[in-house]
Amino acid sequence: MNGKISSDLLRGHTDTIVLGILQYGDSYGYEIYKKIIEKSDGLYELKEATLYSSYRRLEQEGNINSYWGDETQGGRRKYYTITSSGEQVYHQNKLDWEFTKKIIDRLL
Amino acid sequence: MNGKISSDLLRGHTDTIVLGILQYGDSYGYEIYKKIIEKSDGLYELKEATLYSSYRRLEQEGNINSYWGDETQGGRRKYYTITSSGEQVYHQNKLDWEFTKKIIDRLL
DNA sequence: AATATTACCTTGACAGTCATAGTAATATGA
DNA sequence: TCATATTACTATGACTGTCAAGGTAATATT
Repeated sequence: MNGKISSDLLRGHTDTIVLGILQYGDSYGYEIYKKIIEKSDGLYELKEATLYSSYRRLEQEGNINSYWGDETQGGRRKYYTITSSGEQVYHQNKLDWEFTKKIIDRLL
Repeated sequence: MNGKISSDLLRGHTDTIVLGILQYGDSYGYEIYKKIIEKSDGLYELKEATLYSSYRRLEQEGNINSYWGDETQGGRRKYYTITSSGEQVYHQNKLDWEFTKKIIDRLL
């Protein structure tokens, strides 16, 4: 795990990655954490602490909302929903990423 | 300038960018600063303070060496040379970047 | 009965970036 | 000539995202 990717190279993408997952439907903290590992074929892990601070940030900025699941048994789950402003941010961030890629390629 | 690229998206690339420039020959601090703006067609500027901390880091790690130019007139210039370990780091970082790009593309 | 997994969360340290500020020389333009 | 811009270097302190470390508590597995 984390073979080659230093966290600095991923910095700034965490929120976008989370929003990208929530675009396909509500999810809860731990599940998002697992999905990121899965989506990267186990090549990258975003640490839980990093994600929880991302959730906090995204919620404060109005890009996601949260609600508690109605699990009558088992651990309670806090679900997150993407808001419409979150969707806009997501698409803008993807554009920014395409742009950034080109600049870095030119600079390296 | 800096239209779309947040510094977080570039974080971690500064040293590699500097090494990339020094690969083509010695250069001095201010010139490297200018070359980065030029290479990105004015779309990105790495701040001087950021670069000088990169130079310090790279020199401490043995990836570059420095010497004062022999300008008899005009501002003194501190030139930097890439070392062989710096060249290795540069190539490795480029590989890491190619890898990182793929992971991010998959995650976004 | 013991351990692993799920699921949440907090705190404090670390490191790269940058705003701000400063020094000092040369070049340019009114 | 005088003022301003540019070249060229550097230091300091704040900000922010990431993560190591630690914690709680329930369920599932061996």
